[in-house]
Amino acid sequence: MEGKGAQVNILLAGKTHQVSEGATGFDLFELREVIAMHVNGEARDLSHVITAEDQVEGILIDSPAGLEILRHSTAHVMAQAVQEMFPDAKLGIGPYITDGFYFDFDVEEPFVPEDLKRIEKRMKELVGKSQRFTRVEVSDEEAKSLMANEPYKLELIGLKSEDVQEGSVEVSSGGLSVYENTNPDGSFAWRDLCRGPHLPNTRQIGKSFSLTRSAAAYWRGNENNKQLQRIYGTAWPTKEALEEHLERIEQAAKRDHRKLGAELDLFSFPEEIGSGLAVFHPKGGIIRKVMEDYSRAKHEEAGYEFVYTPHITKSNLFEQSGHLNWYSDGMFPPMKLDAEVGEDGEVRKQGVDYYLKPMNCPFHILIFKSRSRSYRELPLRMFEFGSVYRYEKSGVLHGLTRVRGMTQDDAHLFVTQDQLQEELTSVLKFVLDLLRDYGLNDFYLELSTREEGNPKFVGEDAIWESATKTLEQVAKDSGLELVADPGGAAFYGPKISVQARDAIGRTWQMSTIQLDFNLPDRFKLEYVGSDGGRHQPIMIHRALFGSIERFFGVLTEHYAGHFPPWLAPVQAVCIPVSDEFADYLDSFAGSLKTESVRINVDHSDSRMQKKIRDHTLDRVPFIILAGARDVEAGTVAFRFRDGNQRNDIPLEEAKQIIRDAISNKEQV
RNA sequence: GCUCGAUUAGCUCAGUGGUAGAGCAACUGUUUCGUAAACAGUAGGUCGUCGGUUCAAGUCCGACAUUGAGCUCCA
Repeated sequence: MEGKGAQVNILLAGKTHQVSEGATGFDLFELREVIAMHVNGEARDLSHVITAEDQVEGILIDSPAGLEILRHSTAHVMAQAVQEMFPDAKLGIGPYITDGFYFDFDVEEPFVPEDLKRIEKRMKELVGKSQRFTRVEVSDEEAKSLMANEPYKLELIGLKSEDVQEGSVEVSSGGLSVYENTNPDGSFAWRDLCRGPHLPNTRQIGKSFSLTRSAAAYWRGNENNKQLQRIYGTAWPTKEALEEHLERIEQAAKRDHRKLGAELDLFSFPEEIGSGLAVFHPKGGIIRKVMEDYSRAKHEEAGYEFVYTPHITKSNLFEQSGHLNWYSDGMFPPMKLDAEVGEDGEVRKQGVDYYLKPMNCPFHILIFKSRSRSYRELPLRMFEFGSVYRYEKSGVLHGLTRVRGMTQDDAHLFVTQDQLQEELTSVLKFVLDLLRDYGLNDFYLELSTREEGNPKFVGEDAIWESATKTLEQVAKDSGLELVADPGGAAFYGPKISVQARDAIGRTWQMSTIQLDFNLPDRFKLEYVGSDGGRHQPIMIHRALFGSIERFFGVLTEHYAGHFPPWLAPVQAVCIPVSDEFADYLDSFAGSLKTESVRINVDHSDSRMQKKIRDHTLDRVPFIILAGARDVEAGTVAFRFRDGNQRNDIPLEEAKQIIRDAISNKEQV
């Protein structure tokens, strides 16, 4: 770093360095893996000129920031390839995303899989050409003239950053910039409006990328806009990293609850019944029953009262609750009853509309209202496994996690203002403890609050403020990570939702604890206070599983079908080494059956090895074998799902191992 | 709801306009076996539904249903 001219001091990776005036990242970093740099916290190209007192850190290609740049640059190369091969394609946006990137194009004909292969091939050629990414800072006018043939880019230039969503890769709050790809001979290859930064050279993209799928996407995410054709891809610094990524996807596909649901005979969606309406088969039924039984027992302990309400109601109820105003799109259309119309078209008898319920709250409210309530009854906690039906749009249905008919483990809590904090604290603890019992133990909380000044949110400012503060306090006290979700509240109140991470790190919204300032008002709920006056209770909506169906699907994927013994449909299968030892196992299994252990003996005439294979594929937690040796010694042998064995276990000890695993909710 | 794709035996899949196939599962026999697939045989299908093109349709076209990926939505 000796130089001509003046020297300036900079802070490189925290240490003071002297560099020549006008030095760039290329002068600072010799490592090939450094592909960009942070300058005073901002990601910059290596070609960026450093000035005095700058704080500079290199960005490695396999760091989170480096991967984003790699993927974004790969997206540029893809767009270049697409525009070469489809000259009429107009550019949408092309950002990096988790594990990859996409780019949107306005084209006459949607892309087909063969197109993707051809584009990928052309991309590899472009990577081999060693094109340089060159940043050009431009004025609005220059940008408009450079992007004159790109109507969507012109729209973005017009918008600038104020209206563009956060994380935009096209425009930033500063000036505009354009990135040009130039060939080694200096000739121009391609350009895009882009804030950068980029890799120095396309060669650094390497070969470890892949185009994965194409799909339509609305321009700027608005369904009233035109649909553009989006191509998704994934990109990694090394071949190994790409292969690991593909392996992760394969593993995730193997534990897909829809696949496991069929393989393990848990549930199905018969076409005859209709989209999004599941039936649970006997084996899925056992799991569900155990889940429900345990939940009921816990609710009983925690002071909940059990209520039951019907699945349909006259329209009046949902008119009063307001659902028909703001939720009718999500409701099945009404059943029209009792109307009588004469042949002349004259209405002789006014009919009544009945609706399937999309929510349980109004029903519970009617129970609250069935008589006058005293403050002494509060908090009043009503619990129900309530089946609700929602007319979800056909395109959003997804296995058990997005259905049209579901059962919520729904509770509504009616509390006084004074009780709110304590009740919320205990509800959150209750929810987390129960989720842990089901084997989920990696959580974070999301606090959804109101957007200031948006008129859609009902209720007095003071109530919102104090309730939000209370929720936040409760969330903080839990000690869990708390993520803010400003503007994400329902119009009727703020909420905490529990996000759980499953065994392979995906997050699922599970429980919600939601305050409601709207329904108590609409239904004029009141209780008599100690002062003899009438007061309005605060209402808390609370679901723990979200829906049983959804929770079932999440648990299936979390365990990859290897349910712990307490949940497993079949807890143990006994396999005699040959038929003559079946009686011995019958008596072993028989005594556990009297204790309600779900155990049976495989009497089929398959070979022992075949039986082991079948029950292993069925993910039975305990496989128990016995042959001549065991009969003689009064023992059995365990074979576990992972192939491990424990041989020569005395009968009583074997029984205790099984009992303990079930009652302690252990995984085996 | 929108875009693109898929739908053949219980399951996984082959079948590119001319006589519907395989493996597994099921069933029947034989086999009785010490830790992930014994052997043989039998049965099983209006090729999602309806309509069209054609001498002829699982195959080409259209609508609908179901489903997959993505978008939008998810109070």
